[in-house]
Amino acid sequence: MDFRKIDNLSVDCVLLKIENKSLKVLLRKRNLNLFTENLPIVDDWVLPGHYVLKSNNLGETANRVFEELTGEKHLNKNQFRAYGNAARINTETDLLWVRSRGATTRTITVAYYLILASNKKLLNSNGVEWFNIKNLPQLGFDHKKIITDAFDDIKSKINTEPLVFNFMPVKFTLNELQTAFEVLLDTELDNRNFRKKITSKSYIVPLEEKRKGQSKKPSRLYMFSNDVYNQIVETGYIINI
Amino acid sequence: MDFRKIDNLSVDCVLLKIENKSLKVLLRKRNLNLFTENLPIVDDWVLPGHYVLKSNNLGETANRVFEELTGEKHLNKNQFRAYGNAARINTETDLLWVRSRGATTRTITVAYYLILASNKKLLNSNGVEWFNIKNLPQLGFDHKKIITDAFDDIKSKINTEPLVFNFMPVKFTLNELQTAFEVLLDTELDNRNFRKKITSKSYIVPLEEKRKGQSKKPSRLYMFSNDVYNQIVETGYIINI
DNA sequence: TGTAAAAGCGTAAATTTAACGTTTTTAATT
DNA sequence: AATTAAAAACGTTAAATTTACGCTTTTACA
Repeated sequence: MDFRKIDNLSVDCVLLKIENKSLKVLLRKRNLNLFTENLPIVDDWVLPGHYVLKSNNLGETANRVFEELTGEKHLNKNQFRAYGNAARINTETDLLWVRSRGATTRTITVAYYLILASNKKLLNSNGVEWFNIKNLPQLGFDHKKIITDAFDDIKSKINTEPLVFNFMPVKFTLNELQTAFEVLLDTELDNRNFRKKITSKSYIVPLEEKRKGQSKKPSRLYMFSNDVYNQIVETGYIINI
Repeated sequence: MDFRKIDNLSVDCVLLKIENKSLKVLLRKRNLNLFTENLPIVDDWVLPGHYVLKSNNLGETANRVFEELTGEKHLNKNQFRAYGNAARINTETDLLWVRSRGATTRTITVAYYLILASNKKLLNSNGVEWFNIKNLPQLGFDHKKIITDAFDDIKSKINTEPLVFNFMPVKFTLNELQTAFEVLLDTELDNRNFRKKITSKSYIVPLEEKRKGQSKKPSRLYMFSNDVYNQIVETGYIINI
């Protein structure tokens, strides 16, 4: 195992969840205090990430980031794009930061996103914070673009892959699922039609269990069956452009 | 302009087209003849690609590859994945090849695909050849995986983005379009229903022009209007999972 | 001149979507 | 203990779309 960093290759991670009817991204506080004169002080937010170690794969590096934050292994991450423009790191702040890490100013980063269930708690919240994706703070590097690209990727897949269910706890209500769609697609959906459509799917399985106390009338819980989904999906695949 | 290579970063390009009712990929012959004993001779196929130069962006590098082959600038390429596993380059052949190029054995490659219209001729066909994607020759590195990933990406987008039209000449017949869908989705489509669906789209514009001689009855030509498409598409975006 | 085959037009049943109204069940309030 | 409000759930109907077909037209070619 070679623990040296590849000094021009990093992995950045977009963690996402839905909370209070909005989509949230996890960001890490970046600060660098230099007590010498004139130098700008770095004080903004970036995506959590790591440089890739000589004997780590890209996916392993992403796993490391995700595990440190969530405490879980084998997460269902998604690589969606690489960023490697020559001038990607060009503000004084970013240059300072990169040099302080002993890395190259031409760094290629491979970006992954991970969708968390809304009831998921972080293992380690030191220096990180959830932000509404519609109201991001000052971000370093090209991380704003990376977040936008992650979101776009999710939106483009939401209708053809069972991605939404990653935002759900194992057992969820139909209204929670509806909210997820509404947040992601940024529309309102008719509740009655939504239910009809969803309950017609064999892979969304109603449970006997109900959830009481959270709303007026107790709501039935459902779960997503990946097994059933994989049997079914092959079919519905005809032109729709 | 710094013309030195970044010795662990390359761009690989998947060029695709439809010909004779099948999907073709462009590959480059890779051979290395060493006249010293025992060393294996490299003799297989790889995707066209380039190392990234110090002052080139990733996209610029891809453009360079595409331009060299097609003679055209400003092509509508698509970045779809990065490959950077530590053991990505591990066969004797691949190691030999990489060393002969003066590059690192841990090379990260960012992959792009470009869809060509079926009537498009290459500018430069030296050492390259089109292969049916269902019948690929011996491939170097992880290029088989890269091709599969490119194809999967296209399939996943074919229903939500106007990708098919890139496979078409500017003016095309409905049957050509149908063939493209059939090849990409690997199904047969009912011609009468297909026509009905397609001709109902305002962005697929019928022309006065007809093409004679290629089939029995002359066929009407259509074109895809990107302008109209961009006006329309925003709507049809409701749950479909 | 006849014929084969791609190109094209048309219809009817089945399914899905869209747009609504109504009822049930609990938590909170009086 | 009765009342009320709101989420949860069930139901109906018209419109639109899809599916599964039958049939006609126009040319190239023998």
